[in-house]
Amino acid sequence: MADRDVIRLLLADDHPIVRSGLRAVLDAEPGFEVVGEASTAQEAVQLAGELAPDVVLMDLQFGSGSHGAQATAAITDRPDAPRVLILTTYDTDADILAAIEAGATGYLLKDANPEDLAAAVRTAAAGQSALAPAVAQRLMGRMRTPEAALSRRETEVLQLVADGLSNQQISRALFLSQATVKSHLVHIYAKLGVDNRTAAVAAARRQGLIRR
Amino acid sequence: MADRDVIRLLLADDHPIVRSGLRAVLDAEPGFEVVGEASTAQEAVQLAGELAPDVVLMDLQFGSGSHGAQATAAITDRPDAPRVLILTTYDTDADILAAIEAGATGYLLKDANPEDLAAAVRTAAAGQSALAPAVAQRLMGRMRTPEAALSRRETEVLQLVADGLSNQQISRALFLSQATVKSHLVHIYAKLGVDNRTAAVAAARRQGLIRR
DNA sequence: CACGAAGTCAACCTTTTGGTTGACGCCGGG
DNA sequence: CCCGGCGTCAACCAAAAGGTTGACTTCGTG
Repeated sequence: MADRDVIRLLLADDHPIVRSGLRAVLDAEPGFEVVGEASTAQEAVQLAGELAPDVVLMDLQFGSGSHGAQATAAITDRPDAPRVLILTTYDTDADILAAIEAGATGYLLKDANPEDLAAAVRTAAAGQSALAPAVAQRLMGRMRTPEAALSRRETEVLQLVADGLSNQQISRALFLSQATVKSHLVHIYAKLGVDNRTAAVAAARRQGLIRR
Repeated sequence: MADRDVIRLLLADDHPIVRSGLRAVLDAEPGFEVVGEASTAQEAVQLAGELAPDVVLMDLQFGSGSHGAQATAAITDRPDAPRVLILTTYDTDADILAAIEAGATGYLLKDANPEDLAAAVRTAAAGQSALAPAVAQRLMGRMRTPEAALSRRETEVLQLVADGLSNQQISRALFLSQATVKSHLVHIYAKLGVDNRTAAVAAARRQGLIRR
């Protein structure tokens, strides 16, 4: 798909100002053509099919909760799909992993300068992965210390803790005994290197292990 | 300061892409002239003095922690200061109040479309306040139910709770006795209608009373 | 100036959480 | 097939947090 002389781009971001900025930056770059803009995740999926761009520049958080990661999965799921390059302000582990699992070719942060952005788009168009240094570092760290990964059930419990529920409320919500909830919590504390629930929530939030 | 035929603008945002977008959107609008760009809060204060713009478009969160609110205060502190229009993605109560206290003339969210943005700049240049609907709503809500308003000290304590500190750690961090910390917490719980610290953090986060 | 809100602290008691040990069944990979 | 991780639960004790009462100071506003 990089056989053409021009790289065709689709911009997907809910902020009009950011779309204008991307268009201004990328149109100034030779060899790029912005063929469309999407302001919602749904629109991005639709336009990716209709316009057949080479690269989709995708924001992760579209206002009001819809997720760029799901849109990414929908786009990359099809045969002959465009490359998806994530462009977002957040760099939590959960976001990065979700995007990569969804089939994203690269992951950039919005503080990237125009040159880096253009270079990443070219890299992505050629089918190679493009990661911002901070993102690459996070991934390396994750590889090095995989013990921070919580199990499914643990994440479930911790999310309820973050929502402000007591152990008793959690036990009722998940049909468990309080003993089991406490057991999960002890494991969570050990994995996160903390010793109380609020610190666990703070740490998990920092590392992007739970929904913010 | 709106005596001239052209409104002179200074853009302050750490994201090159956003600056490009703002420049593209505002240059297209008649009667606007972008006279400078700042990528840090310090630079914004400096350029606001040197360039004497009519309006400064200011992001609140510059990467690595420096605060746009402080820069706003520094800018509006001088005689014959430009109007400062906050342009940010966040809309927590704490942010909004801090910005307004710092002397900001308006508060916009980055999902604003170009027309709204241009209108807000004109309003600000004329010296009138310009608030995004969501922001105005928050302020109104704050007026209507002031009982949910935490005092400065309470907010400070709650932020440390959200960071995962125990009462003892908080007492040391703020040079208080644990009794005082507990006293603050009791008041916080009452105001937020909860009965434990994690629920308080969750509620405060929902209501935008603390930094996320 | 008087009042209330905010901030500080103490003492006391109850409830919740944290920490440990041990146990049982299930499942998947070596 | 056996071991380890996961998920479940119990009992127990120690520590932290929650709740109440009361008291003192400061500070801004009416």
